[in-house]
Amino acid sequence: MPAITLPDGSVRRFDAPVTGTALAAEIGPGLARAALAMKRDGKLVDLSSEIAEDAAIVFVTRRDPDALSLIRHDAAHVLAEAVQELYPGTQVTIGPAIDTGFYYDFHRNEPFTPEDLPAIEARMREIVARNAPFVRQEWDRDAAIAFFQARGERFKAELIRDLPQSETISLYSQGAWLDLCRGPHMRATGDVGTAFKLMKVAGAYWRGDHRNPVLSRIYGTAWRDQKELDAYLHMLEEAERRDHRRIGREMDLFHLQEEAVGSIFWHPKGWRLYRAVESYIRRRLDAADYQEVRTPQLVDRSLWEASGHWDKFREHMFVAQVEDENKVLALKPMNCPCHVQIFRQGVRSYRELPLRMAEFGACHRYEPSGALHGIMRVRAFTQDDAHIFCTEDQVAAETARFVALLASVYRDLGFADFRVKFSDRPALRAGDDTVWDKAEGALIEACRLAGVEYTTNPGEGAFYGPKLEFVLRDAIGRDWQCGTLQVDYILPERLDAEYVGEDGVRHRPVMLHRAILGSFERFLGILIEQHAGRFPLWLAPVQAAVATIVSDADGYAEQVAAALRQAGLTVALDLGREKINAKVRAHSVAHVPAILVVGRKEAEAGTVALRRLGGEAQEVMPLAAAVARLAAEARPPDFTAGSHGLADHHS
RNA sequence: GCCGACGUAGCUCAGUGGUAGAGCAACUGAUUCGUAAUCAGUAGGUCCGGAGUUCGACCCUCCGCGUCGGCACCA
Repeated sequence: MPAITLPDGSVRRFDAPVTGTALAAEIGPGLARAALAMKRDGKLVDLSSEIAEDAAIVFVTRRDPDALSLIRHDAAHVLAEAVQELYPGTQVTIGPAIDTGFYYDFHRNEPFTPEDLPAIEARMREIVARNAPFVRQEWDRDAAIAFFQARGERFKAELIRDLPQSETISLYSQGAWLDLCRGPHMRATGDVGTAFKLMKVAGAYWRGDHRNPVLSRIYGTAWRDQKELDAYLHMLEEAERRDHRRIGREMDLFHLQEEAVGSIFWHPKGWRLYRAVESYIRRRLDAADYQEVRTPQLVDRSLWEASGHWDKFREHMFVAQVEDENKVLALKPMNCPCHVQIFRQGVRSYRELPLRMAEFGACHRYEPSGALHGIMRVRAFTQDDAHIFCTEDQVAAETARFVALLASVYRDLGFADFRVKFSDRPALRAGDDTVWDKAEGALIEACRLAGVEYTTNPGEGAFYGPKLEFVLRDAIGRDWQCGTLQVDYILPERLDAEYVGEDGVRHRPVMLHRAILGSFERFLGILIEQHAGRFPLWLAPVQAAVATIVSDADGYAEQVAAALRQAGLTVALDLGREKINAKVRAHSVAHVPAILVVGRKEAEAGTVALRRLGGEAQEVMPLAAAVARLAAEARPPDFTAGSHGLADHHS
């Protein structure tokens, strides 16, 4: 005898179980037409399912954001049906909804190619037009396994076999087509609508394991209506325009070439950007009581054996040998073992802790070729690395301190939003469980202290300790780990770091591995995409352009440029003979934040016409005023008004 | 590393089994002009590399390398 509470608070009572379909019909014909599914006590279920007990019901219509995942999941089923109609013998596996759409993984001897997509998409539209109802069936486990086995669907059979015994085995049919699926679905294939598009094909391992067969994955995107689809496609085009590889070329920041795969050739303008960020970080670290060091690039194998890296990561290390010596050296893949060597010089006292040792450490890692991506994932990179040697009691406070510093740096560089992930012990690890218990506990406690919200990544920690990862997002929505904080009880033990405590006895310090940017290369890639190349003045590689209208103003333009340079700005002087329109366009396209136009009037009056990138207005003002304004704006955000140190940042 | 696609001028891209093309950029000349492209001309190519098929290969085949999109990896 269900009593059903609706969103408006009203309650409807029924003498017998009632389906969502019937309930919607009773409320009104409009709702009956619009309802795609419903939420029963907050859980999304089929509209056709029966409500037998008291429940709160909310109907989901196309306007509801929840409709997106339903549309996408249903679209995946439609895709699978289309593929099996067109390519008999193809096996289905799984096909979930994702952030921007859906995909389906198929097993087929011939992988799909992009040329196959139009035909598949056309068939999908036919299936949507058929508007076949989704019908849920519950099956006996063995019968379901036998059914899929008999159809040659060995992946589906394996999936069912691995489902927990408690799980109900449900299948959904749409017309003649049938698939294992937990549900829920909408009413019929027609509810998918027409705002979808197949995007790309890709290879993917069965169950995400590289030892398994490669499946052929088809990605699609699906939205509630054409307007949303168009907006998404437009967003992708915009994102392509801000791709750091494109902007890097257009703004002449860097290049990559075959002879140095995974290493970057930084051009003068790109290096200026790099140095602006590096100088900024260096100042922030100085201010936060870090001590900068510099350690060797090539280090003997014995140190890597002692640290444990040789065992676990040898195949990812670049190894160097010389003919005369019987030694094996490795280019350092990370800085920590070297920092411990500095810590170990002399006898350390507890009074020195926490000791924060920083390095802009140039590291090399032999990354798998398929992982390389522009300047975001390279084989030669520089970390804004530091290791904090501290006592166990100091871990939480140091973590909180670090998170505050990181948040402030991210804010200054234009990243208000970032996400935090907590990764705990991996299967392959050093150290026993009591140590891991302690390390994980300390990190969790530190997060609580610092007020950091995080999601958990089970089993994703480093081999020597758990970690926090600070994740930023690129132009097309891919996540990249930038900052990190890792608690390490293992390395101090392995490399025998110790300090003398208040009690006069030797103790092991705890090491916190931490980075804010992560690698400069990756971070600059994200920074370029974040700003689409239109950097704030303090980061812009060329901060101002001085452009003349007539050649009579050349002499004055040189004075203007000199005055700007005197104030520490990087200036492009444009005395070319093109029209001012062409000059303004050229510097705008080059993303120069300030364009100072001078003609006869300005030369006579000692003024400049200042135009800001992206704006259409010009402001005529005395030269000194323009210089003062731009110089002030070019001051890095960590400089308070009247602060010294301009010499440092414009070097 | 795996699956797929791609690789032609500095950049963006056409192109055909029979002498390699455009726009922009560059360079030269003319133009002195008031805020997102002035006009004309010139130059520019190991068509990613290697092998093969062919009378003849930028094009077809094979092998490499690189890039791109995913997957896997990311101390």
